[in-house]
Amino acid sequence: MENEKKERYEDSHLYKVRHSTAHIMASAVLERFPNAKIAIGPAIDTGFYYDFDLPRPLTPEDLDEIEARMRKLIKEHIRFDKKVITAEEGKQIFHDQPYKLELIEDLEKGQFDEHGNPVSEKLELSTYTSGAFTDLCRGPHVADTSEINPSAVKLLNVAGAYWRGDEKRAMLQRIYGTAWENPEDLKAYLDLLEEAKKRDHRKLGKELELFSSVDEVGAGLILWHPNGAKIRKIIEDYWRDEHEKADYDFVYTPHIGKAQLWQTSEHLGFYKENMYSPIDIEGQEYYLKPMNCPFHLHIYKSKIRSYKELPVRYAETGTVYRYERSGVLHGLLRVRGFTQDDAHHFCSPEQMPQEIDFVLNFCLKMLRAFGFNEFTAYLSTRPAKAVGDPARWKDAEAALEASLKRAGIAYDIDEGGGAFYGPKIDLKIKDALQREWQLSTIQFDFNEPEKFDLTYIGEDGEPHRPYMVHRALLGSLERFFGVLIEHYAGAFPVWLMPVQAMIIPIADRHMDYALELKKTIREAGIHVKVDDRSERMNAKIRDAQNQKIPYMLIVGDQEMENKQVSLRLRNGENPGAIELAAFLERAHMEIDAKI
RNA sequence: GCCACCGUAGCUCAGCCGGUAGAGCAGUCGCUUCGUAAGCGACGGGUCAAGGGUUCGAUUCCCUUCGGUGGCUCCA
Repeated sequence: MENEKKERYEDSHLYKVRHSTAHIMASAVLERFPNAKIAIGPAIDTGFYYDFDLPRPLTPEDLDEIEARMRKLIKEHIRFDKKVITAEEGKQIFHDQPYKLELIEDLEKGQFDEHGNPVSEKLELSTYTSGAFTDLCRGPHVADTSEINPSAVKLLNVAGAYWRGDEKRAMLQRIYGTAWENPEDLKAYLDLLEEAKKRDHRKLGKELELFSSVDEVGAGLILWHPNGAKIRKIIEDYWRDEHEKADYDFVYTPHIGKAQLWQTSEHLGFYKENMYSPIDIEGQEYYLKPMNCPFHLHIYKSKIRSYKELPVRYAETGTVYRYERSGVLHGLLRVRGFTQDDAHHFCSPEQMPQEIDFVLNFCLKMLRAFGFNEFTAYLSTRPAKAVGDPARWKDAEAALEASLKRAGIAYDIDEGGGAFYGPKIDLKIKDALQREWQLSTIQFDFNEPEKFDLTYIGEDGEPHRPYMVHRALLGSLERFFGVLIEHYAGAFPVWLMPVQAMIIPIADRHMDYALELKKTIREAGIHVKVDDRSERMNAKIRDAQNQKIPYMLIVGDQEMENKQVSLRLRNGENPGAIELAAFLERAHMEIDAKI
């Protein structure tokens, strides 16, 4: 893998095309709004954007017109000319562009790049001129617009964006667009967006009656309907079985705790902006829990611990409440109340490497069981503001990294991205559409064992401070379910389906046979229903198909006579009449194989 | 929270420039008993998100609140 060096996206031709198209867009916007103030306009993973300060909000019609102007410009084969300039020259050129002036000043100081990220060395200033448009830019760009295919460019939407991502600064209008090498690639991308829309878990959640959230209950609070709840139960049952086998102990803890608890854990110091206002109970302040750990720590603390009982592993599907700004809420993926598949490990320093290995592999096993097979990881290290002995941080970081290497997972290091209390590994999975989602997190915690004064008695008879690992594998059941819905487009593997088989009697006279079958099939442990409505078979098939039920068992005169069922699958395949025993065997095989 | 857009029956949506609403599906009730993706008919269902304002009159215009969508920021 190391010797096949993949071309970095930033070095690719497509990157230049997109970046250049962003400039062309800015040029077109300036034609339409000569007084527009321009901010920044980079290429991004799937296209590009440019931020503008405009006299009025953009409409969809504006986008159409800007796009038309862009095509016209592209066809003019405009050259991109680079010129290295001094800061003084830059200030001349952009004297009426306040955002550019600010960039130049920062670049001059040599402290920030165009995104406001700190840089170590002083950067050279340059401009790129394309036709009437000149932008402060370090490039690179295409030589001229003949390299851009006007039929492979499309503007997508307008959104608000703060100047430099800072909510205290001006709100700009960002136009998102996409550009590709050819119209076929553009179409493939637009089709992908279309497919993603079809799989949207909010849409499928409604259609398959999985979950909802309603105004009267509150934003970001999820109601799990019977179908969704059934799937959740299957997930939780599997999760519990696996944890049982892996020597976890299960605990249950309350939803609220006294202010003092959160004071000790430092949540009120470091996490308060994510916590809800306190509840007054007989003059004492209580807070809804944003995390489960302080409770687990208290269970650990309930008696003297010997090194012999380590590692201690406490697991709980614990429901936590975190304040999220209304604008960030999103279906199941971002909510205000959610259930973590949480656990805390307490171990000795010597046990730490094997404990990390264990939890990482356990995590991968769990995710694979649900059909996720591609992972990437981030190792987040010590931030500037951190608690705990730096030497222990180094140990912990090394342990995490070694474990990632042993597990053979590709990872990036997020320098300084750890939590204040410890370094962590965040695992991302790739779904069927190759989109990445962060689910799992494995975190060291140097803070709480200290704050809660956790100890164990070592071989030497002296008290020692245990290491603590905090982990969630599926992350939260809500988010996990949302990702699962989109991954499978609602057609979950059989083992997860709330209804695995639907018996479809053709006429009323087949009802008794259908009910008899149902009994036998249910006794065989399969979730089965009979469609006993006075509908035509075709209608019943259609409805079952739309519910994505894996097995449709059609029974009429022939089946009744031969003691068979006619099997139809949700992909439209039609294996036809088989013995009931053969069906049960097939179903059990597929359920056990989790396919 | 901020910017833009949106909020009409359970669902998907129509309703031009102000004169208090309509379709398909779903539901209920009949009829139909049917071989691999929607049988026919009848009926019921909306304080047009909520509150306030302008107006003789507001679903339609204005304001506020709540909720949603796309982003910004943040995160499981």
